[in-house]
Amino acid sequence: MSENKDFLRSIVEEDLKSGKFNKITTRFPPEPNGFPHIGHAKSICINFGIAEDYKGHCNLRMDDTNPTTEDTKYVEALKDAVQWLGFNWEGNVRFTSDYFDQIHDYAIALIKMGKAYVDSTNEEEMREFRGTVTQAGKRSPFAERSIEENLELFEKMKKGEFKDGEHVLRAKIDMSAANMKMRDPLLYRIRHAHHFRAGNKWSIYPMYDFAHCLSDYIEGVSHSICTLEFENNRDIYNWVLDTLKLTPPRPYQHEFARLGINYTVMSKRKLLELVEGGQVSGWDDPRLPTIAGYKRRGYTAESIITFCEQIGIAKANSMVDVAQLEFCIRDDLNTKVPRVMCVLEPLKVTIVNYEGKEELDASYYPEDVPKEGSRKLPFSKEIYIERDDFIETPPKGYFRLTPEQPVRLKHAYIITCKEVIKDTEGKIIEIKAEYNLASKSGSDSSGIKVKSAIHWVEAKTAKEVEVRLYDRLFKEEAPEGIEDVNPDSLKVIKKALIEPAVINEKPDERFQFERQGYFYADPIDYTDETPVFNKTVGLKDSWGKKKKIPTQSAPKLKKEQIDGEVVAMSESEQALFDQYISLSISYEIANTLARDEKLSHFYKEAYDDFKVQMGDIQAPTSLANIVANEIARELKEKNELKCTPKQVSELAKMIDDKTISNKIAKQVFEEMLKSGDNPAQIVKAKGLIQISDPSEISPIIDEIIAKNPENVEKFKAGNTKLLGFFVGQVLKATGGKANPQVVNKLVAEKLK
RNA sequence: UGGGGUAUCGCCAAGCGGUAAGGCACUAGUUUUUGGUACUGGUAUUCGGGGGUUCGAAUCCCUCUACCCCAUCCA
Repeated sequence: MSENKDFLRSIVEEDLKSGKFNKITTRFPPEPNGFPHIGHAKSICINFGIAEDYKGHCNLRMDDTNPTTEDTKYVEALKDAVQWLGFNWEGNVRFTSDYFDQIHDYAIALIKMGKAYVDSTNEEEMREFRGTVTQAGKRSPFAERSIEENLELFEKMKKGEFKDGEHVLRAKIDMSAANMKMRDPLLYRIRHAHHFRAGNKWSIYPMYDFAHCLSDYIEGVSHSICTLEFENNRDIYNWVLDTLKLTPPRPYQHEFARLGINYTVMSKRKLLELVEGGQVSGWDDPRLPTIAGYKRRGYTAESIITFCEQIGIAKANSMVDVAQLEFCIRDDLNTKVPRVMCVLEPLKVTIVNYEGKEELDASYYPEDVPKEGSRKLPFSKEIYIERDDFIETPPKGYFRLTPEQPVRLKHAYIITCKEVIKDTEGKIIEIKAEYNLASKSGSDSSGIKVKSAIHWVEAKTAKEVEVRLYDRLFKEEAPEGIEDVNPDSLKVIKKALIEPAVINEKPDERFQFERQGYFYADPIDYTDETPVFNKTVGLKDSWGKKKKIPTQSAPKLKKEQIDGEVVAMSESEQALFDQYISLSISYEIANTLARDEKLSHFYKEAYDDFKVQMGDIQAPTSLANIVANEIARELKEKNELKCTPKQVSELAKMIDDKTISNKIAKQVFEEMLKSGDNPAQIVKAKGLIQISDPSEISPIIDEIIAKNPENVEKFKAGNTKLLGFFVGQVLKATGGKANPQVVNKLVAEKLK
């Protein structure tokens, strides 16, 4: 595994190390209501990948709590996707619906604890009662029902005695919670619907927030990994598991950013729209980012996994460039597939000085691909080349055939254009050319230099095939909807010409059509009468790129930042601020202290002590700095502090009387936080007295300089940033005790 | 607007107080019977902005800004 692991793996490793878990269990929990796409692939790679890496296991669980949208055909597609990617789930495929009984029992338990109630307000009213993001909600009057009544009502809900929507079961949490998700979330709703697995057994179904955490718990999941939009749901996740007081261990939820790719859409809703709207031919349309689509387009599972590894895992919403995906599939196929020749837009070439026919030996693989295999290539006086491999009046830098410029026919001879034949409209319909007998591939003695070799097929033996050229489905980088669909995303060439071996010998199902791209024999429409090939991805085309007018993008200016208003200080804050300033505390520090009640309070106590010890002569700037920086951090992270204001005052005193440096003070402070000991004790116990004597520091510097000749070199060459490196090394060597100012000075002198 | 997140190159992304990793894209060159591949080099004096702490800050503190998520009986 790479040393730079993602944040999820870091969490897993910490949990393993701390003993929070000694076995890792993850799960991939899709809802079977749509076809999996590459975003699912990312999740699959994460969940199954982490399980593999840490010798745990991963479950495949269908999160089937909504009978109205889910279907077994999606279950199959999901299973297929996981398998195709090469992962194995632990045991059988799991279903949330398998746990309905248990989940129901947990609901009863909550009711009995007085933590859940049956609410009978209608949907609209419930929405009103929920409040808004800025206003607290109010609790439904039904929340006051007795436990017995709740139990009875819930039982009746289960028995199907009510209509859809008449009642719901809700958790009793907090209608004024800042997190909207915690305003008495729904646990169960009535739904008289046929469930594709549970049949008609249930007329109530658990909501995601209730079912998911419990399913994770039931399966013994340790790390419940989901996407960012569930961050707010984590509070319910924890609430349910904690409130139920389940026997440990329990799972914990962690979120990562979902995958976005430009020029495509990833939401199930939009995908469904395309499929149902007929913009594409189905869930497996090769233009779709679905697993089925990539599969049919010719992508390999390996390439998709590599892609998922390359893009990383983080928490920042991001949009990955399709070029990255395309690189992965090209890179994978490059070393795997045979090269063959196929002419998409044929232009007839008659080689006037060639008579008869022959068969040429041609390797399927170029020199740099370590694979064996070859085929026979028929050759005669009538061939076809690609239409844009000939130009009568070529632009500068054109390497292919022109009236003046000969070209090699790949694996065959060099030809020279002798005559251009056009139809009445001026369109070129044929080239008359001459070949050079001595230029035969492999035994060229002609001495002719050509700028390039082009692909071709022999006219009589070539096979007609259908080729489907796919381009990005959307013309916009961040498409909104079907109005952004690229009208040219599919181009079908009905009569492309391919060399016969591809059809007769079928050496593979994926090919590189030389100079054009990678193609895949369509697994569904391909027949011997009409072979069909899908373009997986084009080759990189630096000529095609060059031809385009380089779009001169305006030099990017830095975005101007608007500074917002700072809230004015209250009167008391202002008074404190003024007082701090009078003690020569800097503006910023005074500002920080004055505005935070906890900090100003802490500071006051510390200063009272400081004043007693040092009198009014010493300005309390060190003290104020520590409180505004260090104490502020600690107060932010934890709510409790192990060190007292008096101790901090002592620490400041030691800095002021130069007993210790700021660097040491940080170490001491860390220790104070941990042990609660007095700073003087810590300094004494650890011998943290500052070393300022140059004669003591000097030899250490010499040693470090001797150990890092390259960096000395770089420094002397002008990389002055390395001063920090050397100072850091010296400080490290002395356990932070060396006086940094002195070290800085000495290092600078020695390196001169 | 309350809460929860996130900001490091054109796109991803490491980095956790001591030299700004890596991949894609871009670019220049070498090799090449694919304008492919491979190889070699070039691409952030700077980490959303501004302050502060420190000998030293992308990393710690304060503050501002921008973007994403949350008010489905969806997941």
